[in-house]
Amino acid sequence: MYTILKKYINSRTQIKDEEVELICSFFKPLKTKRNEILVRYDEICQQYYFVNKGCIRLFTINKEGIETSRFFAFEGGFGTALPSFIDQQPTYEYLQTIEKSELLVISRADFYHLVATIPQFAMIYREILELGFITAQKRIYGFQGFDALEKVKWIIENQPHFLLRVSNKMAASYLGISPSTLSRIKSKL
Amino acid sequence: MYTILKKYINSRTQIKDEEVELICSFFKPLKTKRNEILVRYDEICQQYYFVNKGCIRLFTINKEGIETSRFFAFEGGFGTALPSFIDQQPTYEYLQTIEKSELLVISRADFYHLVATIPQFAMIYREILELGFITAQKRIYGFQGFDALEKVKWIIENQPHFLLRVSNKMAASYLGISPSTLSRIKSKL
DNA sequence: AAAAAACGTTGACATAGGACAAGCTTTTTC
DNA sequence: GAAAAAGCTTGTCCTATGTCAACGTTTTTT
Repeated sequence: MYTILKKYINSRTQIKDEEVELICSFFKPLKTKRNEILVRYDEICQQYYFVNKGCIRLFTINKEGIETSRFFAFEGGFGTALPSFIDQQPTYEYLQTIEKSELLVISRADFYHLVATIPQFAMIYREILELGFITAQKRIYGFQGFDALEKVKWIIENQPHFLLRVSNKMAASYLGISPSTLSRIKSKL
Repeated sequence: MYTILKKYINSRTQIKDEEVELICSFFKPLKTKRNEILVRYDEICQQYYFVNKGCIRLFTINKEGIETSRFFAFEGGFGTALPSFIDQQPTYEYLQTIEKSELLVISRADFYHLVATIPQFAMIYREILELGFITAQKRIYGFQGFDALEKVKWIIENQPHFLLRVSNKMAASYLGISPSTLSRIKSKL
């Protein structure tokens, strides 16, 4: 159950086995179904999630009912509604597992406890933030001024498995184009 | 010269004056002209900048010669080509002061030295990353699926001074719309 | 202070891509 | 495993917004 998480930690920092065990002891397993909602629009996010198996998605729905997907985490990735998790404001978004999934969940209190007491964990968190920031930045550049075809090429380049893994509809909502347009582009390679 | 930076630090953490002085001692003043380039496209970013006065902008130019602005930092803000600063890859963007500015500059080595040795500084850096991440996320939601009018309203809501401070052209390149469109929208309130 | 360059605004026109709908396929439900 | 629901693809049509150009204004240069 914890092997992927342990591998994740050990691959990022030099750390004693006891500390890894201690860290893992705060993560509780959670099995979810396809399309299960973990955090709702007006809730405040109190958990951090590690994906052992499956996939989680962050998305919002605007007043016209249109979904926008912001983030996906697959096996071996961390994810949560981070702005809400940090600031303890309502998420204004949804966190869901889009497939039957196995997650490891840590509470916000425990998470920050680990950040405060285990320097290696603080470093891992810092790297998550740095990486998240870089990814978000790339996404802004990757989308600004790109037409639909360029966006699709960009995602194939930067996240090769993405289009194979998520539905046409969700992929389109991540790229900021309509499902029809994505479908048309894919049919032309 | 260092008063704004000191205020910035003290407003974010409990810290001894000697440590604040120590931190400041690593920041060197730098005066720049309007439109001065600090970091070029193929360079690797080795500095972090604090804006004492003026404004810095991060932008890139695509193959058609179109500028995209990614980030602005005004008085009292930190800024750099963070992805490059973190990963030591070429920036693939430009960092410039768009007005005559006074900056405080710290080298990457000194910056990470402070992160490693002064926990409060590490915390400030973590908050910068968290905030940067949140801002980037909001921007993604703020732009995905919004039409031009909604983008302009969004920026007025979220960064009220923005349109007053930067040129029409740069604002448009930040919002991902053409200068003509921005101009037309502004004329209709 | 004059000349040149850059910028902002506005009009006319063109077009990428969204909306909607129909038909087909896949997935889910009972 | 049949029925229902959801998703994918593709056609037609339409609109928001980009492009280009002209003109006036502001800024920069010398």
